[in-house]
Amino acid sequence: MTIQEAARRSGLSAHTLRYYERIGLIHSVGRNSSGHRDYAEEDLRWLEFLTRLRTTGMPIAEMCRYAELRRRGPHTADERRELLESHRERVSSRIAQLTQDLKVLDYKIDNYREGRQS
Amino acid sequence: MTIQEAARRSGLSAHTLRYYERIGLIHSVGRNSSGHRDYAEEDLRWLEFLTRLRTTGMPIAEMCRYAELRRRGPHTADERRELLESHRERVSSRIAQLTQDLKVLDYKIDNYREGRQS
DNA sequence: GTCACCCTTCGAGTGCGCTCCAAGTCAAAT
DNA sequence: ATTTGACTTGGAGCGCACTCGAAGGGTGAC
Repeated sequence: MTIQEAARRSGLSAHTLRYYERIGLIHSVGRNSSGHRDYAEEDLRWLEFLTRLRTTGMPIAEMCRYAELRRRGPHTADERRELLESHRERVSSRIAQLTQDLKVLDYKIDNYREGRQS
Repeated sequence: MTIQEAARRSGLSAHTLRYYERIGLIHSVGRNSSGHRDYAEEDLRWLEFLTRLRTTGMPIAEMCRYAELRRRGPHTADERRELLESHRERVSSRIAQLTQDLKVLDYKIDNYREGRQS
């Protein structure tokens, strides 16, 4: 599929797709006879996972590290798992923190609702 | 209290405190006889709240808007409440999204633990 | 008094994650 | 044959939220 289709389906811009490829996040997207990118379904699944890492706050550099491990083959599986586990902890803490913050916001809003300046 | 003390207690850097004041997030911190900033307890409470807005992802521009409404006085309370309510929704959605993402991460990690490449 | 040190302002610089531009290629439509 | 439009690359630019540097001033210890 073309870069525009891949952009539409992944929710990323074509600019971003090229950028991701340039920095090594996506490896060797196929090209058609005229040198244009030709994305496969597997590329889209990988993009979807990358996007999930991004939206959960993983820095690009760390995503690159994960991508590189993946390219190196099955013997890097332990290292990849560890990377995901430590990210998992970050996400989990973030949820806990946001839940706390939400309570404070609710308290503030309640004060406003009851006409107390806060 | 000095800017260094305020920095230590707020967890922000002295640079950031000056920056926040410059862009109008903090209004008129007192000065001592030599022109140095002299933070009051109330400033710290305000900084704590600002920090909570920041860590929950409110853009600086919106925080400035809130700060300005606050300076304008009690008749802006409704508008401030609305601003907080809409932010509250953002935070709430973010928590829901992260909770979803956490499940996917757990699924991935489980796959790795059971030796499936994923 | 002079040294060290923290403060002041203003403006420039940084890092991240894109986002866009210029110059050129290619394929299909007219 | 030419126009249109999407694609290619490499590199420059941008927005955000800081972060730092330069130049100068005040205060306290020796």
